[in-house]
Amino acid sequence: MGFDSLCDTRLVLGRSLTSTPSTVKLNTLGSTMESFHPSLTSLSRNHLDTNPNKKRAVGGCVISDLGVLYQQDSTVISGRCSSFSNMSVKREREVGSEVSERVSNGNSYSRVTSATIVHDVEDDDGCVNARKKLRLTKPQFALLEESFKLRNSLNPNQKQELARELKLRPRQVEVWFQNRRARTKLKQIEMDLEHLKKLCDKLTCENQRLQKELQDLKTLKSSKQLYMQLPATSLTMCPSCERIGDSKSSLVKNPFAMAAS
DNA sequence: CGAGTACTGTCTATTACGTCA
DNA sequence: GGTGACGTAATAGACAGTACT
Repeated sequence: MGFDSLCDTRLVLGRSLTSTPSTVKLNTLGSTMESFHPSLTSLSRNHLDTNPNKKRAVGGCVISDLGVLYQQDSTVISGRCSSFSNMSVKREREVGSEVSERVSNGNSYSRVTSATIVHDVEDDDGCVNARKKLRLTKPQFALLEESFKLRNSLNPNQKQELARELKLRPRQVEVWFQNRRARTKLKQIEMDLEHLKKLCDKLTCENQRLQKELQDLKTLKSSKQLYMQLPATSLTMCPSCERIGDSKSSLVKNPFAMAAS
């Protein structure tokens, strides 16, 4: 099957032949493909993973030979997904009629989320909008925050439970936790950065102080050497404190003792 | 037992929506 | 009313880990 014939049938199965990420956008009947990457692997695999022995069951979606997603009731699911090669689809049954799906593709997979499967959301005019953004209410936000404080990651049961409490889809709870973890990490990184900056400043100051001290000591040392080169009898004055010394006194033996005192 | 495959959970980067100044 | 900045929900792709064949 050549590229052209694939295009003709609107078969959208993609493990990209190029190195670019494969992206497939399925849309409602009659819509055009926004991106197309023919697949090699998909041609040799079953379109659906129907193996009953698989631990994780395949849900009730069917992908037709034309690459269109259908629900079992035959209504077309418009959606956006990527990397279709192995057409195994898992449906995560969720609250109400909402669905979220994963489309696997060998080593990697992409998700076809409810937002893109079911909802190209229609607005009041019946126009189709992609991606309607949720705004969490204060109580929802508070409960999510509270849960996050208890544990920053949820197991599937906890996710379901929380989603039910919040009247959100589990996927939305999952995304919120994902983003929350990312924000926490970012915040931590920023704090670490600030801390390291302060530490760096402190060390720079310390370094400057020590450099100066070293320089002073070097100067002092060279003065001492100069002093030592002079005949002992001729020395009557300490070079640092300029006190007049006595050849019999300890100052002559150790002229720097006075400076230190 | 090791290799290959399928699937899941998580992370990271990015996109895009909604709000506010 | 238009616009840019910002916060953040949502998307996409990658990867590691696990279960199964």
